[in-house]
Amino acid sequence: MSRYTASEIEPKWQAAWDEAQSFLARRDPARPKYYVLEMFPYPSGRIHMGHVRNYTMGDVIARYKMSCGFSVLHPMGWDAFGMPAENAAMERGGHPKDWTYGNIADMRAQMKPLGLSIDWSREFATCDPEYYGQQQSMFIDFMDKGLVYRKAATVNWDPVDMTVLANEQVIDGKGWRSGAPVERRELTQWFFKISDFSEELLDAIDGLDSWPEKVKLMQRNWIGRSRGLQFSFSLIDGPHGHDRIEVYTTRPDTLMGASFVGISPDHPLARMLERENPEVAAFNAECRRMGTSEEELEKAEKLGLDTGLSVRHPFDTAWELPVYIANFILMDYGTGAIFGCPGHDQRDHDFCRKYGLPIIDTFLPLDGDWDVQADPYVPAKTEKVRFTRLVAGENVQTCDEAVEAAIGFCEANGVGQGVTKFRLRDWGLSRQRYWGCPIPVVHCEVCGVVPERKANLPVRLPDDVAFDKPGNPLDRHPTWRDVPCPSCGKPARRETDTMDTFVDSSWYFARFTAPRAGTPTNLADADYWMNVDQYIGGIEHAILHLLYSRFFARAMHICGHLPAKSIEPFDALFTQGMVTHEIYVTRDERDRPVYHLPEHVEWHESGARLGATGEPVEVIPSAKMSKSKKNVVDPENIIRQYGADTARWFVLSDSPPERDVEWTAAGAEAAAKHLARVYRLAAEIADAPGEGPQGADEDLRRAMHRTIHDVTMGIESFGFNAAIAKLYAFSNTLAKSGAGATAKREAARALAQLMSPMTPHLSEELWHLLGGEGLVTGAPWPRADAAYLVEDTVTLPIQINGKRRSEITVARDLSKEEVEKLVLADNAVLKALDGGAPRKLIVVPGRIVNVVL
RNA sequence: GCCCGAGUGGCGGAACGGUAGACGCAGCGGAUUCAAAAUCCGCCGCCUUCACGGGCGUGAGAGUUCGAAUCUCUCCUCGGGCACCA
Repeated sequence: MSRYTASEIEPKWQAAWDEAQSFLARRDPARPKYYVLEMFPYPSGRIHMGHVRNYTMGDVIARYKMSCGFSVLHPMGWDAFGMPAENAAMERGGHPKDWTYGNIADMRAQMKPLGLSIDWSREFATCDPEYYGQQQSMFIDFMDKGLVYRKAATVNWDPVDMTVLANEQVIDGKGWRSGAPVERRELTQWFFKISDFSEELLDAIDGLDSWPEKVKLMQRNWIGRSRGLQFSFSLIDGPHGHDRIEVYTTRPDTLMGASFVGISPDHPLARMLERENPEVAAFNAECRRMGTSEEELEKAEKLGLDTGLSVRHPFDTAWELPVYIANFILMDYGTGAIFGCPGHDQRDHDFCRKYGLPIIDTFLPLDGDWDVQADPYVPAKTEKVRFTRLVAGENVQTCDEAVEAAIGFCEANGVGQGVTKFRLRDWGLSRQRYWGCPIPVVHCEVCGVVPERKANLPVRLPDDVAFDKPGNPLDRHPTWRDVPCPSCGKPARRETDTMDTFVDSSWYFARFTAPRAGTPTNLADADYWMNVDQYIGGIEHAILHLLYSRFFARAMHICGHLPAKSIEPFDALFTQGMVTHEIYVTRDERDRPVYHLPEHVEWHESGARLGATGEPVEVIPSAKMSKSKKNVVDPENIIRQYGADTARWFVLSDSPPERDVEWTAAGAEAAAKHLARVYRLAAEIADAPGEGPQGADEDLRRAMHRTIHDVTMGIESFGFNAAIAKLYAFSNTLAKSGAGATAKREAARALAQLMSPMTPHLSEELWHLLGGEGLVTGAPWPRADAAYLVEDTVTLPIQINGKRRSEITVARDLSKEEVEKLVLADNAVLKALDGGAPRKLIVVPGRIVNVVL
């Protein structure tokens, strides 16, 4: 009997699939379609286990749906623009384009041996001019529809390198290369008007039935609809015509506890003051040394500067509040001004303690004492509280009610207005970088901002650029930059900003439906293939990528590039966990960590040691595989060692797909052993002659149909690990079965087929061995016969006071009364009752019995 | 700091509010072998008991329920996101 040799079997069947064009997506109106998509990779150069996991999951779905008779679209492409290519060019020389396309070729070569059911004829990279040219065309369409505009926005500015930095490139407030303290700077930038869609994007979340609740919740919170009060404080002796400070608050119920008014260092009033007051100028400059991220802002020590100005409280003109400039208020949020209520907010409490401002309560717990001087009292909004200082309304009991009452009161008295606001801000898409999609507009002194003519698209990135200096080489490229105005023909300047790479990934799924079309999409193809039936990717994209894509689908529909049904482009979403690995570290002479690849570590009884030197190795618990920690396993090596099916089987088997999976050598070894065992088992069955004993046939059939049912449900519900556990159990049953040869052969064939989405190569081999017709790929999925799924008897556990104490086996459809009789006659129950009667007897038919004493 | 998750044996994990620990790994015992590898069979949460059995157990604490790993609240730890990483 031959052995299972992945290195021979896998290429053989991959060639067979190619030959049969098994994965070519065909628009077939006669069949239902299924579009399965995994988030496309960034071409870093190496695939990692996270990719293997992601694409294997998609592949299981794609192959399963194929077998269910769907016309399946399962494409692959490359999210190819972005910073790393420019960084590589700066560090190692060369061109971002060469680096990127080289990486794509490498990664494609690493991916092919996995045997994924991908239609490679649709492959593209977002840095292909054919792709980004269509993106530019859509940008112009968006301009026509008023979905794009320009405004000033804040960026991280490296004053030494004279370049804009990404948040990632700001480390401890300093530029990652220059080490210079970063400054905030205002630039005029392009924006998508995603905020026009705030309400719609929020409300439409309710219809996303097959999205994880957690993702929907995160998106809802991100869009952040709030009801609040818009009003203004009047300035006392406001300088230079500044007579009021506009504020929006979601907590007007706490207005009677106001202690100060805070404004952003970039607030017009603050900017005016800094021109006259060196102290203000110094403070504002200090504030601007912080990065732009909300995280940094919120974590930084809260600082304020008393401007010396005061405002009047809107309800009591005698009540004056000081005006502070505060470093934690960003001009981009709301009005760039807040009022502080230290009695009911931790941040304001800290601030007032620090600057000696009064702390006033406006409500307290219903019962008991609370000293707001020591700690702010922050109840849940629906919690009933005892009001001490009410803006309005005697009958309010909760903060929610008080907010509405306060808004009503303010509107009635002309102090302010109730408004609904959204947290979602417009999407700034300008990037001051080379390796991105050029924004297709020209700046003309006469005509202003003019879109490029569509006939001139794509606006190609120039190839002759150098990365010896920091900054955007497009700015320094006169022959590319200087062009005639598309409108008047006079000398003008091309926009040198490129687009955020999130733009590229916001519509690639639509492009896959017609990847070579001369327009962004082809409506007939989009109409057939859209929507994505199942989208699979990392939870880290739960907000931005998915929200931007939802916006883009709407914008594309407005411009006629997608049908109305596709404004929600992803019908179902699954967010998978990461692949992790232990980290191995030794220390150098200065006690700095030195990381080691798992393949360089050996295990001895004394623990882990370096294979080369025998030096003991410290083992740090599993974390996301990353190059810097060297806790990576190269899929290429794993495939070479065990084969693709083993890698696929393992990444699916041990952990639920939404959770992180830890890669262990032992786990991979176990997967390989099991597949070899299944092969031996099937080969033995294939060789067995004639009919054997038939007494056990029915038991095996029963197990087979149960397994068909369980595995099918498992795949449908992304319970791959549970499905695989059932497959283990079934192969054990099959190995021990005393059934006849025909029944065993039937069972083995079902096993091969049920495994085929996970281990397609092995399954093809077994299918062939067991006399299956043609390829198992695409062969009709087995159906569970319901007659085999029902059991005649059930075993009911008997609980006494909620603890399992006994059990009875009864006919499945025995009446409740009969069950009760049998339970009361049970020895353990009789003993527990000790002659008395139970207080309560709960019978859950078919499940459990509970006797309450 | 804010938003969202996760936490179950030595390990990965299973479990429509209904027998906690399926399945796998590791470990232990046995078969086979001159021996080993490979393979096959059996045991395997913790404490207690010769045994039958009993007690305890799903990050901690409370609550709802006849019954909670599962629902609610508070807390702890870890992970994801926070708008220029992709």
